[in-house]
Amino acid sequence: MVERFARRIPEPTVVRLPIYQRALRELSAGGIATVSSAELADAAGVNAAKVRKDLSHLGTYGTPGTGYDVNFLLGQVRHELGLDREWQVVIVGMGNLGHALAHSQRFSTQNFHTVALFDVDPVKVGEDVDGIKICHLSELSSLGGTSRMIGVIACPATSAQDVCNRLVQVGVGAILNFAPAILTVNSPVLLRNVDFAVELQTLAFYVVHPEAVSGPEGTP
Amino acid sequence: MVERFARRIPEPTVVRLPIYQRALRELSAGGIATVSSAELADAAGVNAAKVRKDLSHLGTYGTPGTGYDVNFLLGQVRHELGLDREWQVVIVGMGNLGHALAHSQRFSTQNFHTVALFDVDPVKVGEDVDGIKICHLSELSSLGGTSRMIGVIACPATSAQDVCNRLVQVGVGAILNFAPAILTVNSPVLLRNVDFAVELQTLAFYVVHPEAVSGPEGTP
DNA sequence: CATTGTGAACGCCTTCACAGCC
DNA sequence: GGCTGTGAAGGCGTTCACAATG
Repeated sequence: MVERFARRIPEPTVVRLPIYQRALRELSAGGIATVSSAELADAAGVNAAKVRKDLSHLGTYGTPGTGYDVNFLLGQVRHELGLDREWQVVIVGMGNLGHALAHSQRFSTQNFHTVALFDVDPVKVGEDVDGIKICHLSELSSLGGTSRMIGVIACPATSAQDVCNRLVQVGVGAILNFAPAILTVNSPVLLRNVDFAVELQTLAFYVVHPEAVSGPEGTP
Repeated sequence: MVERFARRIPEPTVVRLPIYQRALRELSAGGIATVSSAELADAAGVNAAKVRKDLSHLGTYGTPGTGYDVNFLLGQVRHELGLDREWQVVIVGMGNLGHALAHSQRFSTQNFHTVALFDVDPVKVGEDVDGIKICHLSELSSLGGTSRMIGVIACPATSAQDVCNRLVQVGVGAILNFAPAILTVNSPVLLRNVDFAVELQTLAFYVVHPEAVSGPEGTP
């Protein structure tokens, strides 16, 4: 197989790949062998043109007149996302959110393995969560980080930058931040933010400004 | 005050407003009276041109040579986001995530009031969370919904669409979905999704494809 | 004949750069 | 002099529409 040279995949496409992946998994589990771009689009909540353009960035995997082979395409998408490799997840901050994440990761996607949990609260340290003991944050530095280790920040905003620095120090490849704070990382460590308050306030804006809503399937 | 006619605010700008709002709150709490676009940009993790363009969509609130009055701008942003009104939040699915959300909302932004919690688990029904009793999902329909009520879906993906339908039925103005599922709403109800698996897999993609990373402040 | 892959057109956000103002 | 507001330029993703294909 000839690996094409450095095809650039637009970020919006990258963000949709996990959604296609899930849709394809469901189709596959349902015994569906083939999908058209229109069907996949429907399952993913986008339009067909977008699906075809997105998938064309990965390669030429479709068959005109027929569609895409579900299992084959699923494999390609999973490979592109790196899901055919093992990933380690460490969570810092074991409040309710930390617990929720520790559970949900096992659910949503295999190949993401929670390997360590940290907190500063002496009451929580030592607690066993699905077979993993919560350690004190000070023990984080003794963890051997790799680029395929992802750090999850689920602590209060006030300590988020400190935790972030520690994770970078350890050598994680990426950080997923749930704390409502703008973090800075110098190194090549990747950072993504998930912010509940932002989502809630964004919804509030559109409720207050209904005329600003851009209908996905609005009347033209 | 003359309300300008239907200025359209781009969605990327809308999503940044909550971030500016938080940055401004912190500046205000720190006793800072004035900010330049460069300083606000720094606090929000974007560039100065974007801040100025974003704020110009709200109105002409800056003073050349000086910057923006922190408290005044904060008030304008909060008004635009509808944060000077009261919002009600109902959460369906009181696992760890539901609990985490029930807590975090009080923290991050005032004027969002959690008013009801629901679950189907008989063990959880009746439990008291910060003074609010968890009710059975079947009682959801007896709730009087308004457009300023936001429904939060924190239940498993399998029941997410059902819960979504019930929330629409009740008459909420918007829905924030944390379940890994593509939901459909017919009515003018707003919908936003937050998906941990998508975030994790997106990070994984960029770890596997470092050349695809678009550095925010990369070397030109 | 149904459906893909894609060049081209379109629209929109970002960035630039500077006139204007304090 | 410092900084805002904005028209213009540039870049990028989405959508269109159709030739190509099994």
